[in-house]
Amino acid sequence: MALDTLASIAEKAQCSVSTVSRVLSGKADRYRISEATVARVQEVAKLSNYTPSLLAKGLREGKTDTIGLLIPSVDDTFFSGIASSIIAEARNLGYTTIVVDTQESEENESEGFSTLLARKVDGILTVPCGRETKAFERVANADVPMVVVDRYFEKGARWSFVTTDNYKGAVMAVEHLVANGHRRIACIQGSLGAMTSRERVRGYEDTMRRFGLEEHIHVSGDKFSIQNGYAETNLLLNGPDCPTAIIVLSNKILLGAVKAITESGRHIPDDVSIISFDDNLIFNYMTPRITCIAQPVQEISLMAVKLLLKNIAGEKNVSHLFLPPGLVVRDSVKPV
Amino acid sequence: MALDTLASIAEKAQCSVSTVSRVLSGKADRYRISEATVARVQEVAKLSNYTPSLLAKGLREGKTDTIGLLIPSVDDTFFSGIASSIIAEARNLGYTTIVVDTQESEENESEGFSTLLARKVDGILTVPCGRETKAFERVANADVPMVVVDRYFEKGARWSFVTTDNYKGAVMAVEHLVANGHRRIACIQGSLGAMTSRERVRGYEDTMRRFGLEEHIHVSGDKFSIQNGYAETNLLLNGPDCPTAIIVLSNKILLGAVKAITESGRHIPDDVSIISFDDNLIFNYMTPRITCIAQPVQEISLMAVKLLLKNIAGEKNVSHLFLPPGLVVRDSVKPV
DNA sequence: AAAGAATAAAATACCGATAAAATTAATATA
DNA sequence: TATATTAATTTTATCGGTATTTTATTCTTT
Repeated sequence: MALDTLASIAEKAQCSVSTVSRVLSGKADRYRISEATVARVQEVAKLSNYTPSLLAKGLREGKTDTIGLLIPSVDDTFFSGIASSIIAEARNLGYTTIVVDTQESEENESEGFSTLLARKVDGILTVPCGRETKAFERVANADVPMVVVDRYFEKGARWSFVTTDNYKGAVMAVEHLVANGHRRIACIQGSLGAMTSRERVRGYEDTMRRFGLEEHIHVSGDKFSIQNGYAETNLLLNGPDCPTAIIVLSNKILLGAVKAITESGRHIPDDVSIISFDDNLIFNYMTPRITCIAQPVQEISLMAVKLLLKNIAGEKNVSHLFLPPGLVVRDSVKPV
Repeated sequence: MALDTLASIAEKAQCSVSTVSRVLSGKADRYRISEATVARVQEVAKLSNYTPSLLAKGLREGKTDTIGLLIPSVDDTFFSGIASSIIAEARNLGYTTIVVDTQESEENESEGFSTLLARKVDGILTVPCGRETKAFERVANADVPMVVVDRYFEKGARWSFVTTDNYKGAVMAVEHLVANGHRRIACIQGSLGAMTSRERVRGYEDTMRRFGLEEHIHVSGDKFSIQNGYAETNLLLNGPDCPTAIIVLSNKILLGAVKAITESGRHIPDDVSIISFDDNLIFNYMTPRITCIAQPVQEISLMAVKLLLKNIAGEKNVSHLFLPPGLVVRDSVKPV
């Protein structure tokens, strides 16, 4: 069964296409369509299975009520949380979201931008997976509004961005551990390239220094991955300066760290205290429950959508928002 | 900067729109465009920031190379795993995916169908959140191919579906527990309405009966939620027939069950063995590691996309696939 | 009653792409 | 040389909507 169109309805209702268009898009009054005609058209429309083509509408109107979301991986709880909130919020505001999962690959990201541009999305939200590549240039050239989420760029003054105040999060983590008497505190970072990681490391280093803990143990991981967390933790545990507490910079690194600690026969928090970034549903169900620095996922998503829609509406000035994280105290940190 | 179109390029290259169209869509040979013209057009196109409008293309060609994915919640690891695989596979095959998160609400689901239909997706993959509502009728009327994933309908012969062999999964779970000497085995189910849940319960009951375990303890939960798992487990633990083993029918129910058991001062698996449905990254990092019936998420996703593309290509007959689950033995089941 | 205003609806143009039909120019064949 | 072929490209129609312009009536108003 072929779908109805304005034309097929117009034929059945014995009137012109434009009349049908006006009636069905609620502009009958403005164009003073007679009550009789309105009734007739609506009657016919109800019986038909008419679904307006947003392709045609979008082509004609130059907007699609659609936004694109480029995200590194919907399979990571942190990102799926962001995706979920963004999709919901966009829907609330009348926008459909096209999700592109870049799988942390710049190539996929670049392709993703092309797809979104070609689909004429009204705006783009992106969690960049790496550097500010040429693909970003294309978005700028296409004059499509964009807001960067979570990760951002050094010189990223071109677009608004919304992120956690990662520096402050790290400060809070160190302060919490110091307040619990820890002095030998290590830090396992994620992607070296990611600004989020760099800011956290900076917060960690500054705060260690502030407390006169110059002997801070800074282990360089290279990825926000379980494997990385596992490997780096093993190095720490077997090294000369085994710490009493570890700050891990993501929920994935945490899982690897926990595995390494458990396998070494040590116990959290009795032998090693641990504090993670990113809250996670399951942190409540691990033994012990994991203390962490929670990112304001919901707020980030809401603000990102809000800023994007402002840009779509024509607003030109960019905002750089750092939203405050929260310390969630559970059972993985113990006083020494 | 306004985007280039075929027209703007045609002007610069001093030729007609159709010539440009042919060159840029790689049909120069077929329409024997001269080498000189091809070169000229490509030169101009390279310098411009042309992105073809998929709206126009879609409108004209009657296809959009886009599929829709309706899913209950990208924030649930099981579903986000499915979403992730589907998005990746669709992309491999040249399709873009529009994800609609229904948040387990039939209203959102219905709206989602409308959006997808209006956007003229070539096909739809859906994990239904409830009953076969009128919204499904609309999809059928619109003659848009659809494949149902994971959950399916009783009389669902209309569409192909791909799901885990949930019955078999439950059988495997009971057999594993019986092999470990358990006889007092309880089962906490999820949504009563979901076919997946019903099949698992059926598998559980049949197998209990087969082993002569008539005294099976069947607890009715009503949702695939942590809260449900927690509440029902508490009832079980405090009831007269406290089981030695529990089968929980989803990863969320598991988290609630673990919390309840731990809070009651009992230990897994010493006091109670537990086996879950759905494998989950974190099952490896809980204490103890959780034994489970793993669904073939990747295979389900691949087959679903494959079937959908076949339907899009014109294939009419429907397939009903039940893919085999796997038993993942970890540490949460102990012989009695 | 005739000119002007208001009402109701239809006709047309357009968005940007593709496909089919038409046109022109160059070349081959009878 | 007249005619048929082939090559190279342009013109036109179309997809399904919305916005603008035009047309045909009916109602005022002096």
